[in-house]
Amino acid sequence: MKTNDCRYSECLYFSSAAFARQIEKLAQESWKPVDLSPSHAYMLMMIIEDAGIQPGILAENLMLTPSTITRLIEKLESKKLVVRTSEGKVTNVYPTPKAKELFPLLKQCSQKFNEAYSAILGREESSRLVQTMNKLTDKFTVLE
Amino acid sequence: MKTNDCRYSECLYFSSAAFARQIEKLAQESWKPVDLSPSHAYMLMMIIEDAGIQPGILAENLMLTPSTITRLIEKLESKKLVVRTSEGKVTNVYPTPKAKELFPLLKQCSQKFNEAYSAILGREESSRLVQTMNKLTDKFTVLE
DNA sequence: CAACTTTATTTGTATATACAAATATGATAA
DNA sequence: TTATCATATTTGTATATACAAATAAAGTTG
Repeated sequence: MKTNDCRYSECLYFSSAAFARQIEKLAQESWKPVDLSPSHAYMLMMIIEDAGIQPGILAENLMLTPSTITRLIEKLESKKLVVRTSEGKVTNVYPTPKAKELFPLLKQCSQKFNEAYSAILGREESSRLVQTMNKLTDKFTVLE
Repeated sequence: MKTNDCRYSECLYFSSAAFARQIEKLAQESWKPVDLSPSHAYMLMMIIEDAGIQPGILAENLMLTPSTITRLIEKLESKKLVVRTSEGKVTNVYPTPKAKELFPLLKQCSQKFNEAYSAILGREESSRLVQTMNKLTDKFTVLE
């Protein structure tokens, strides 16, 4: 079925949720080789590229809540991909050697994903869409 | 923080997920008066407007999986807003009188939500975005 | 320096969602 | 007519995510 067959298709809630689910599915597929969800994978890349980064910063960058970040870190920890050290109120997250080895593969998945959606949506169109969505997301975040 | 402060902000996974989360948050707020999540509310409206509709059709219209629809229905059932009847392999979902009473309020929430995002994002821009996202979502669904 | 406030993180709990398998019914072909 | 296949739905289980409360440390002000 097509989105516009739906009576509520003109609603932004629907179109954004449905679109995001499609993209998420494609992303999950792209990151299967490393057995990580897209969120975990992106977070891990950030941790590798910026060893010692704090959960709060990760939350900001990934635009997820701190509690979600804690949960994501726990999972990566259980997979022996990161370690946490706490000093005072600040926590630092470091990649393990195992994670560093994985880095090229992570980058490769990221690239494959980009190519995959560009192929389906068109490079121009998808890049325009990204810009628009970022701009609009910012309109929300300044309200908070 | 702004989306484009993020190193991965040019990635469609991020921008679509982050954007959808913002919209979802606004939608949740809009539907608080009826104590329903946006998905439940939209599904309920469909059930009221098309009494006896089958779960499979709801899944198609809402672009959610059948199992998710079952779970959403269960919740509405527990709130005494819908009832299910099964005959053979087909199930029909009907709104209760309580749900029908709620209908105007549901519509009102829907309208408030539309106004809310239009006010923040601009009517033109958001409607263009909806169209683009629908079009692109369809490009995925034909692949399946 | 003690009391309060702010900041960073984690925990407890709840949510919507999906996948895979199970169930049950209906349809079709040998 | 029986055996196989297709369809509709539900169940079991797992997931990412969030909110509110808890914890704990640091900063600030009287």
